[in-house]
Amino acid sequence: MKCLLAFGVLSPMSFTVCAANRPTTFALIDGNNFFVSCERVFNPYLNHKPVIVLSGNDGCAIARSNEAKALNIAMSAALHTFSHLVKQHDIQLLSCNFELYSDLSTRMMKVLQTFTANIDISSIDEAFLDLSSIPNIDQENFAQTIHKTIFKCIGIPVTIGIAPTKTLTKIANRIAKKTQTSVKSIQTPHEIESALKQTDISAVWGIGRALAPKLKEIGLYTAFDLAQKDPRWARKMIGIMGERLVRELQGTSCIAFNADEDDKKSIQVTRSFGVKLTEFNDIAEAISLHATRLGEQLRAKKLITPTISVFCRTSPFGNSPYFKGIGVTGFDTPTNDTQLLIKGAIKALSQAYQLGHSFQSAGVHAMGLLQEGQVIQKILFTPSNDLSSKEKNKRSRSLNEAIDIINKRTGKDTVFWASSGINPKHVPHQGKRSNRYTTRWDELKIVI
DNA sequence: TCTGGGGTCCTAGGACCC
DNA sequence: TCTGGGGTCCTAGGACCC
Repeated sequence: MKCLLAFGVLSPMSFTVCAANRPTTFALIDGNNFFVSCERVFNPYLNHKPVIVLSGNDGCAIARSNEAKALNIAMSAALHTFSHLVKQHDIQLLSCNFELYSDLSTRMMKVLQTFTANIDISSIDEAFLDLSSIPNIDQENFAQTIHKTIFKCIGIPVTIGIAPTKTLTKIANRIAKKTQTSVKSIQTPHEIESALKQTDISAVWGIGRALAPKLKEIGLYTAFDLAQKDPRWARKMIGIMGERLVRELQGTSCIAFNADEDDKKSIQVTRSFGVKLTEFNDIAEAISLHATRLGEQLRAKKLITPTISVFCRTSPFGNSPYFKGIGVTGFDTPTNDTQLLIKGAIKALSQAYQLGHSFQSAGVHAMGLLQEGQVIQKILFTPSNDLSSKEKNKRSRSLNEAIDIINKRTGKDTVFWASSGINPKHVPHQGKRSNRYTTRWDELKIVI
């Protein structure tokens, strides 16, 4: 049971607080150095070595093994800032392989779903379970079983934090990772106090690089210091997020648990180019490909978009001044038809593009997404009911479906739109990518 | 030479209405 | 000379997360 506590007049000023008469317990299951662990599943040579997974254009570190972290290589560090360490410490560099990571993530979540339906998947490598909804279990044993089962079935090591609120499970999880234990439960007041005292304020979920220094300035150095504050004070100082955070640290669950919810509000597809681009046509090929990916994602989730926005930008790190151009195109009827998305995106790009810049990346963005069913109603009530446009819609839908099926069976871009280019210049560097072992027949692991 | 990509939520401020 | 006030909606931008 949930009750709504309103702390203001407007709806954004309120949030749900679980009723005090039902104590909550959540578990946070988090894949250890997830992308690195995915790589190690298929390449044991990487075990016990410093491993770094690089971003889209092999530009910076997006995942690090514990051995790489021990070398003080920071998250998001640019490769050129630590390239001198690579040879010295035999660091294994890998281009990112999201197809592999998301497939292993899906498998991991499916294993979790065999334990309970009350699961809230919050990112590619982590999910919350509502343990208080599962009767008669020993929670720590239950978590140990989950840990063993995921490792046995998927090969990914996970860490599990157990606590009365989501924010506290994050803290429990962090301590477990630090102490290299697989399960950490913090539930008694003593356990919670001790955990809060050893957590730096900057490590609290929801406190980032802007807020942490401000809080330290007024003498709040640990999670425990913040938990001593009155929620109303936090509301004044930090806003609604601050109040929620303090209550969560004090043991009152305030962050919604979204089991079975998949209500995506926006989708974006963004890539850095392999080389800097100046010509409109070269950037248009990239935008065309991004719009194609957007269409695939929208159709897979049975969503449609009323608009498409496009950006192209120069590098924020270069010597020349930073430039970012933005353009938007609206559709008469919300759509997920790739042909229309590409046309709209190219039109938007002509607003965003400016001659004379060296562009470094570009992307497309769809917002205000609707379910496909919602457009059928719109079409019914649109005055233009002529057969030719209906027939056109039907034919486009069949074409998109056919392309999706072929590309799913025989590999991405077996059939592609000519506007995306035959030999496009925008393709990012991905020289060190491992095979997509679980999603491509021709990239299966060969065991001799 | 070389610096990611995909999300969510909140807030401030402008436009607009009566 | 004096030039309202309250509400809603939308959007851009900030902050945060992984």
